[in-house]
Amino acid sequence: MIKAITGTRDILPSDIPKWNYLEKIVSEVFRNFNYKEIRTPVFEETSLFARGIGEATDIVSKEMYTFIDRGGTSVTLKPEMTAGVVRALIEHSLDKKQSVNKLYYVSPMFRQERPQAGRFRQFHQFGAEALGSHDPMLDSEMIIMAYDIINKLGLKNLTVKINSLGIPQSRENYKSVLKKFLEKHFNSLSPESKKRFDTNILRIFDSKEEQDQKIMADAPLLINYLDDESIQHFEKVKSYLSSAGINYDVDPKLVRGLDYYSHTTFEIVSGSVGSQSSLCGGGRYDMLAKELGGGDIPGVGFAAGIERILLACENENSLNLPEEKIDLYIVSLDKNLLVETFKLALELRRRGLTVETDYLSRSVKAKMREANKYNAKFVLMIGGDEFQKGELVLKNMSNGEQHSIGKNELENLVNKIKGL
RNA sequence: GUGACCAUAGCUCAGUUUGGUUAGAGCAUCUGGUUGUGGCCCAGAAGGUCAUGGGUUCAAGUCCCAUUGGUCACCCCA
Repeated sequence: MIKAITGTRDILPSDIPKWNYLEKIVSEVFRNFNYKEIRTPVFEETSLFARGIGEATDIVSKEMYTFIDRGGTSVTLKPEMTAGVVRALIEHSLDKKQSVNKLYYVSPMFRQERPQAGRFRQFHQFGAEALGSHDPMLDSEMIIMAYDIINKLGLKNLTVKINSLGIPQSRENYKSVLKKFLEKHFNSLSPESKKRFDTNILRIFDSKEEQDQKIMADAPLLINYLDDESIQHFEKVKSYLSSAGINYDVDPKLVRGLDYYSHTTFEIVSGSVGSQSSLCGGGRYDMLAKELGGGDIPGVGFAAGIERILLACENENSLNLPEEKIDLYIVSLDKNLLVETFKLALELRRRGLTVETDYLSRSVKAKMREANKYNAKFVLMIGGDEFQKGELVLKNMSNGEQHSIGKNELENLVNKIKGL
């Protein structure tokens, strides 16, 4: 039997209602904040991600789905959306048509990691990017939108974590301070962290190794080495969040794995999922557009994992989805009336009702059982004496009452059901 | 990429410890419980090469090995 590729899943009809529900909330919230949807290709030239995300990052160095196409071009299935959105913005000069571009997306992403709870190789994110302004109001807006969406899905048990990485210069200054500090403890670091000492020293803060955490507890913090401008920016972000009534934890150790971040970084973490508890992450990336050959266009954005959010919703049982119902099930009482049944179903469907009927020539009892299984609001029976008199039998499935109606009363019936 | 655990019906699982007739249950599916009527209930049916391949044994769903797949965790991230 051929099965879905490791780390990919089918979203079956029974899963769709919760996806639709989430997507509806996502588009509503983004519309309220006046973000416009953008859709970029599923694959891009590999160099876009290598340059945009950073060669040294885990995503680029070991997680990308990269292949050579028949034209000899190295292409990669998108592992995240920001690089593609910024590429599209530059390519179509959106920044010149409008000074601030506020964009959102919902899209599959691809990373070749070992699957586990809340992690897949094809997964889905929604997210937003605001380009063209340094205003800390936008940093806050990102966190608030993400929080509002997650909140509207009924999730509790959330923590908003924020940090500032400052501007590149202050970060470089800090790195040399941190390097000096860690040199003294180098031999006590875990093997992984020894590697990170050279590749990405800030990430040692993320280590879960006890020996590393012990050392880092006393390490100098970036937040104490920020320049005045970065501090100002961070303070404004925090005050906007407070004014929005959002509780947050400043986590000086929140370093994220993408190279392009500067100033604000944030995450929303859930206590209701497994080990992969980060529902959403983002930050400011003022240097990225330039890095990709565009103008000096500052940006800030976030991405949220749909599978992870839905997993949290299931674990908290937070979604109150309405029962799936159909409007009408048509039961034919007479094998000779199949064409009439077909036409009746068609007419009612074209008038806007959700109508089902039997395709297996089953008994009336079996048809009624199926009508019940579909949660039909009404059953319309066609055949017998009533049909001879030009009438149909209408049964209300919630109270069991039934009566005859004339064929010319269908318009009333449609309006009545639509009005329910 | 590393590690641990798991694999019996469409789904959830008994049965494996202590090997022994035709491998069970619940749910789901289908049919029926008198002419043309659902839910609840009742009766019945269908559905399994016990993941695959090898080994031990008189005998393997059960013990051993390998392979494949899955789950969870690490790394890292949504």
